[in-house]
Amino acid sequence: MLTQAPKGTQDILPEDSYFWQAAEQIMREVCDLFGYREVRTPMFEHTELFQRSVGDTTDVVQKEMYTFLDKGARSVTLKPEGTAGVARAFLEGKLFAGPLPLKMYYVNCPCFRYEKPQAGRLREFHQNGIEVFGAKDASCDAEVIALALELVKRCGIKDLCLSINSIGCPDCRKKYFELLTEFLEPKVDQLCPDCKGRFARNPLRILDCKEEKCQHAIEGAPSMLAHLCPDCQAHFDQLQQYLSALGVEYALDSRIVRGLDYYTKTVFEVIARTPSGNLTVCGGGRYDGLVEELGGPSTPGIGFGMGLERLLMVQKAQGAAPEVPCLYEVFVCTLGAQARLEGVKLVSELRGAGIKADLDHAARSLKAQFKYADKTGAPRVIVLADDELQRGVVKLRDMRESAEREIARDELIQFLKK
RNA sequence: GUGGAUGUAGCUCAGUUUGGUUAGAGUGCCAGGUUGUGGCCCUGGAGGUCGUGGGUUCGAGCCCCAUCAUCCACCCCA
Repeated sequence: MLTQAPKGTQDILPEDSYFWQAAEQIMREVCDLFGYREVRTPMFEHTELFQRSVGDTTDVVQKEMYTFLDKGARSVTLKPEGTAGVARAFLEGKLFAGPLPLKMYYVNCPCFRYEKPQAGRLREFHQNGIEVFGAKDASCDAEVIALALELVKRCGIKDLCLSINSIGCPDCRKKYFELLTEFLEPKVDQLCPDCKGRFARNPLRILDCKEEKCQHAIEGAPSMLAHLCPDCQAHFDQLQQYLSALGVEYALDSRIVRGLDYYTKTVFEVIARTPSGNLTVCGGGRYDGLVEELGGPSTPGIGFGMGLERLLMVQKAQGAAPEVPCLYEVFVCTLGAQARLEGVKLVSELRGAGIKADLDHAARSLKAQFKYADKTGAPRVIVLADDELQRGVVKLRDMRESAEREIARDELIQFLKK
């Protein structure tokens, strides 16, 4: 128990941390290129924020939140997703008064959901994400999607599939709900127990149900896409034109619903195919009503979240993980007390010159020092003993070529730098 | 939250059928073979409360119960 991380959490050990850093680096580079700046928000928020934004009836809010009372009897919640906190910060920081659109990104943001863990689904997970406020045009939807794809591609991931859908605005959704409800009403008895509940709360979800009898019941049901209001329809058409202009391939998938209430119009997923199955690495959409819902001025918004654990899983499964740089460029092996003293000085000089270097701190034999150097992948090893010390030289061994040469101590750093 | 599978050395796994002395292998780790040199080879060493707790039994890694964890499928989503 004591030596076991809590259920659904994970350590990122030194052997893996490089992959995370690489993904974070790519996120920063691409976002910078697209004109986004970083935002950092608290790991927990007032519970009410998520109830209002994500939505009271969603699974996330109803049964998956880490909610507790702090010592001041305030109900706070570890954030289950990234958008709500950023929207709150946008309002609290009065950023709506600045130039819009405002484009923001966040990196390695910890999120928490109390779920039964399995591969690619943890209780603490991490997201990279972006949010744009004040851009209503579909060109922004296309840019956000293109950015997501660019990120995933730069992480070396192949076999990608982009699915898009429009779930309309509250107006057309309300009308569609009525149509769907009317259609399903006579068939409620045929639905699975889950869907009987969904019928009252959110009939859209029934479309996703895998139960055979529900699939049968929804045959011939009206589709959302066929009942968008003129404005939403135009927006969706434009999005597709922009995507085509950008050369982005996409598939329409009316089953993408997104389980968070704030979504409007465009919703999308980036799915990666792997030998062990398909995985959604990125999901997002437009949320034109969110800022207003939280008490701010009517401001359109759009964004996505990208699951880092999933991204790295796919990267690994596809053999696309980046090559990890060697720990040391030079490892110094010494023999004897005097040489060791000199070795410590040498390592310090090497580091001062920006060369990654170290020497044996375990007081081991020369042979063991070499073994260790080899295991760390050091391409070069320096040997320093009394003999070299007296002659003012070091031996420099190229571990890959298994070739060794002597170099004057004074010229070593200059030699290594070129 | 529902259903199923699995927990033995750092890692991958034998051993459980049919309970029986001191629980094994490969790999990894440490050391020696070479008191000045890595990889290959040889030798040796360390490392296990057999997930945890209880029960049955003269005796449990093996049988029974509970519990925890992991994995898979749902649900949901990143």
